Amino acid sequence: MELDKHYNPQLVEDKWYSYWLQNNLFDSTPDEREPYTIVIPPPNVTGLLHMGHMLNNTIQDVLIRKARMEGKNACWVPGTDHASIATEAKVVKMLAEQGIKKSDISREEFLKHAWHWKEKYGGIILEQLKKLGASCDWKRTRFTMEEDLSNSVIEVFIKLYNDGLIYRGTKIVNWDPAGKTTLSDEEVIFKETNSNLVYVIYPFTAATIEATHTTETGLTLATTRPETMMGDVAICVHPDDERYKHLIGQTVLVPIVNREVKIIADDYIDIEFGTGCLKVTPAHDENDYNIGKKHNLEIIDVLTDDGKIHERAGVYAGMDRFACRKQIIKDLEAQGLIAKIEPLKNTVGHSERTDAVIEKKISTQWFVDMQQFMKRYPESLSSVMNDEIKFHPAKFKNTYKHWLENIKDWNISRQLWWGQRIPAWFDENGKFAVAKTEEEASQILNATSTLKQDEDVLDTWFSSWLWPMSVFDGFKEGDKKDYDYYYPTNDLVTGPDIIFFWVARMIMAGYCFNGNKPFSNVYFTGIVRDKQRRKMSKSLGNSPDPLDLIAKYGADATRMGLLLSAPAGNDILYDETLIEQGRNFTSKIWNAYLLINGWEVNTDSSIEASIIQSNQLANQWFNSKYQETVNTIHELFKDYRLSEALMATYKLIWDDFCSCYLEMVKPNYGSPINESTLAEIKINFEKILSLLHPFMPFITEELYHALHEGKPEKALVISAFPKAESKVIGIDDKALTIISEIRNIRNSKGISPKIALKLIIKTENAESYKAWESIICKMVNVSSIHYNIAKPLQCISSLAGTDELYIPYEEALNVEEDLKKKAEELAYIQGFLKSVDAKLNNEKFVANAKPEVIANERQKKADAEEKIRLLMGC
RNA sequence: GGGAGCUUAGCUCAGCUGGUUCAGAGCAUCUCGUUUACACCGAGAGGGUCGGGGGUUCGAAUCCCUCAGCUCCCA
Repeated sequence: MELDKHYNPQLVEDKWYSYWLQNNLFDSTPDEREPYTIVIPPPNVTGLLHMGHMLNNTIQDVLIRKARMEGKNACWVPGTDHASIATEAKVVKMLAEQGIKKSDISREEFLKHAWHWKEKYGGIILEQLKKLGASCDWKRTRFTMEEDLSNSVIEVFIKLYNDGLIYRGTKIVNWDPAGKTTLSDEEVIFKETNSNLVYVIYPFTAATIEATHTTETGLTLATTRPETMMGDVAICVHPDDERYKHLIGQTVLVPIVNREVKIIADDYIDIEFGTGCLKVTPAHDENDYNIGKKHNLEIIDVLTDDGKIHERAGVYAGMDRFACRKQIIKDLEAQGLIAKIEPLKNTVGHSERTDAVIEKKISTQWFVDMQQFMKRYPESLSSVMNDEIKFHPAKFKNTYKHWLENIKDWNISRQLWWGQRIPAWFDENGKFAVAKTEEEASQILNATSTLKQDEDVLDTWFSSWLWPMSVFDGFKEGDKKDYDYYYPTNDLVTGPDIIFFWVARMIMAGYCFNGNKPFSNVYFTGIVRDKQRRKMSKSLGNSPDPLDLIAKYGADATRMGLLLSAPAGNDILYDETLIEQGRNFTSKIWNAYLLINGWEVNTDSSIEASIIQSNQLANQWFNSKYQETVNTIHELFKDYRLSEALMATYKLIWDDFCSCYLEMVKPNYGSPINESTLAEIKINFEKILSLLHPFMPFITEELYHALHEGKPEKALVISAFPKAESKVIGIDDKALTIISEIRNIRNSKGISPKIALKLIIKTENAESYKAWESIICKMVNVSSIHYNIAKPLQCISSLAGTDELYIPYEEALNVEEDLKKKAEELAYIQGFLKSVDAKLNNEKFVANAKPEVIANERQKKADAEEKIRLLMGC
């Protein structure tokens, strides 16, 4: 088969990807084999492929390809997530660009636009995944908002409601003024912010001054949020605070609005913070809300849904909350009511999706009662703690446990249109029923007039938590063959940033709706960062486009570059040189093939028997190395140490296969290779390709076909992955140390590789060298080997283990340097011997150490003494 | 403020329940090398008192305490 001089990934990759698809090699249907299932973490329909996806999906592809080659029924289900808030924001923006306001169109019209948008852009990321070689069963592609999956969501909602696990309640929730929706606690990201702590004076009322005979003008309190003061309904102090005890029950005026409010006492107050006085604004702070409830205070919500001052406030109506903060400080200053302003570092909640500063807001929403849920499904936690579901790395078990033990109710309603609409129906009096259809709800309510469905949709995670079940139609009536076969899935690969959002909730859903875990292993990838450890981000412009990298280096190289730097759970510092390393590796393998492909072949009978014999030895040697490595690789895979498994494969191929094995069997220039040796080489080549295939699917498939003259029995993608063997046949390769020793001598003495050397070995054990003679001669240009003959006068001497090497050499040698080196070596070994002796002479060591440790020390002592004897004798 | 984790070669990381010359790997660096598959290459070399201090032990990168620095999660 003719091949290009240089490896061209583009041609090869597109060719084989289409081949795999055309032959349906990624498809899976239930059969009698053991299933191996991965569901993709569905990327947002708004997303474009970034480095994080690259890494994540490469890992999944490695796992699924290996499983497929191991004869399992491998099924990798792809799909996308409707990403309620992100998508709605995109669509709103697109409509705005067309001059359409969301508020001017109906829900149905909006959804039409949204679906249109999804059809157009929603599949891009999946197409991009194909470029990287993702071996998904594309026929199974699902979408969290398609009909069947939406039905599952509705059904689950109704079930949980009927089981008393979902309730409708009024409480303080997180409000995203940009997305104009509530968010769950998990969607709020706390960021450290430089704020101002403003000390505002609230003047005493005349009555208070009279009652207390105070000489002060008012009460000073500290706040970071002066713009909410129009919603103040009380001032709170600690009941034990001596400074204010006499003022409890008195009143002050809220500046600007001049509302009279009471001074109350509550031991919630932190006496140390600010002045020890708190302005109580129940509509805008959770703690204030609790105080308000306790003391029966009014609630004045002074903000609009988009974060502006509400008319209700009386002043500043329509002004943005942050502009108002500045203005109100100015106005208070003008009135002499600002005591001072201090800088303060505090943490402020931001929306995970829109990055807007979150407002706390009192609101009626739908919640999942998590306390109850955990009581009924304690496996959600125990399964992870007892490793029924294994986390890789295990350190995330702690995080998981802590979150579940402190879990709060899950706000699942969103004031959006893009998503599954909550199946709750209201009559005119506000009574509601939860049901699939208006009819059913009507029956439950005994309604006489038409009902109105809840306007809100459900949190996207309320659909993605069903993903491992819903993609197999686990909630659909009828055929459950897929569900029964593929669920529970095997591995989940995802980022630790969504451990609560998604991983935890899938586990909960698994136990709740199926009674079984959703997966057995969770592999947490790191975050892809740049060399300065900054996160990859659009705004920093430090993220390369993965498709550019694939175009430049090839998908195989890009996959390898990412994997090499990605031990499980560690952040990966992206560095283009790693991808270059991947590219160099593809090139190396390509050239290895070119080499063997270029050889002329002759029958065995026409080749010298000694050459054939040493080729057989080389073959045995390689196979021994190979099997050892295969075993290691299986161990590494078991522990999900993929980067190490790849490195082991890399070294096997580059060092053992290319640098050693091929050099051992390589015929002299211009000479042919014998048939049987070439056949063995090809078999070995095939083995390393199989081993490498999960990591580098394209070049391996290409060369596999090349090895089989384009007609393999079946494609590599579905061939067998090398198996671990309990017995590895060891080969005595002590002779190979001579090779590195002679190379060393040539290097240090500046002897060209072209000058043939004679070699004398002084050994009691010549047999272990004899079989390797022609390999040694070939690899380091030695013309003859003799055993145990007299040491020549002019010679270079050296040690290989405890055997002595003499190389007759007439040229002037740097004797001084030589002696120095020997002296250094001698000093080192003497030092070493001393430390060994110290151990052996230590009675406590001999008394306490394990026998094998002591035996080992004795052996070390004997070896060292022998070496010293030899070095002194030289 | 609470919790978890990390600190080993210039960089990124391995080193499991303390004991094989155990201080390692890859990359980077340096030296030498090219008509003989590959310079996207070959052969070789240098480089770390395992964050600081203390302790347990015959023996500590490994176990304990403490200090410093970094990261993440939660409030």
